[in-house]
Amino acid sequence: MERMKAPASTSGTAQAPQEPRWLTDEEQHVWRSFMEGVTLLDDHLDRQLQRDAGMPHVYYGLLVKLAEAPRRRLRMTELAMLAKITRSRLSHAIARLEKNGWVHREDCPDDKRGQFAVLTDEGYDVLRQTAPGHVEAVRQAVFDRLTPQQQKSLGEIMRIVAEGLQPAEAGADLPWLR
Amino acid sequence: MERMKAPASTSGTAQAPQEPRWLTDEEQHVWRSFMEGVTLLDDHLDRQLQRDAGMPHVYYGLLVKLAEAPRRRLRMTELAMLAKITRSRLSHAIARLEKNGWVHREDCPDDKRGQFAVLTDEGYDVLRQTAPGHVEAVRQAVFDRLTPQQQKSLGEIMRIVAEGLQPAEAGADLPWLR
DNA sequence: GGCTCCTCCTTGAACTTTAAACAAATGGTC
DNA sequence: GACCATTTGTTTAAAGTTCAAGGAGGAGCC
Repeated sequence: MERMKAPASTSGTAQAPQEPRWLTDEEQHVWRSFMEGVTLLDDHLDRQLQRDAGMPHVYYGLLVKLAEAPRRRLRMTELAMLAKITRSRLSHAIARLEKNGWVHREDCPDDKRGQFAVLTDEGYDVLRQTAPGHVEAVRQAVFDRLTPQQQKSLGEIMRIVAEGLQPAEAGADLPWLR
Repeated sequence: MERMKAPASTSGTAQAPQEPRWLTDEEQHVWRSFMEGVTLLDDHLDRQLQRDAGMPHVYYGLLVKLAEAPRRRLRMTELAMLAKITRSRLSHAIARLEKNGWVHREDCPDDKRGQFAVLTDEGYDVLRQTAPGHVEAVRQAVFDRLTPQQQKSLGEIMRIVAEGLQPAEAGADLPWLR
């Protein structure tokens, strides 16, 4: 419903709502393709990783962030920000990954409130074993189908979108912007 | 983890796994921007609709599909396919929307197994009242930030991605492709 | 009719995510 | 030091999603 009958504009002078800026037909098509593609892709990758690695895509992404971090560890808040998820969600996720033995928590010496999420060797192994299959899935679904120019555009476009939704300040919780 | 140390290639003649086609640096940047943008956008719209319409984005999408359908009604399977979700998920979702009074089920006369999901007047009203705010959110997050050319590219690109992941045959359940 | 296979949709359990509330530690200010 | 606001991370419950299983109707075939 990106477009609908417009409400009669108030004849007064101080109307606030204004006429909604409905999407044009072209914009609607773009939006629907986008939502459709994202939905299908997300489900596809979730299924692929659930099957081959025993975890959803987001959890896999957490292990990746940890694997790339200095001592394969990150503070909870930092990991949450990198992965663009709330701290609450991260708490649950790490709890689950800990149960799998792929991550363990460690106290932060500097800040007694702090916790590090640390990638275990088992976690690293899971990543090493499942990464090839995952890249292949990403390639087949996305990169193999796009021209180099399209790949470049996609990157630029999504970077712009992401920037626009970035949290105002680091450290803030996710309900960033209102 | 779109890239990682490669396993030593087997020297035999019949190795299947092959060297994984890791992502190049550029591809990785594209992929990360994409995932980041999608995550932030999805969360943003979910929050916006949860706040203003009392339902997640997917549910809102279901009401939209119903509103556009001939007699504001669709068979469950068809709605599931249009929305790109499983029938199971749809069953739960419609149950919830029914509790809200925004949708109601109706038996299909032709096929006793069949059910129609029908948008109620209340459901339509919710849509009419919340659509302006939602379009505005979509505009601010996406269209206002992109040039017409970028909008066009985004549409083409995501249409290609979506097509590649489309279910083989209509009527099949979602675990389409394997 | 009886049989088999498929389709339509639902269900319940397990799992994940969200939202709100909270304890503990920190940091600045007086 | 005492105070108060902020930050960190967790917890609880409710909501949503997934997965596997299943009841019931339809469709083709004998």
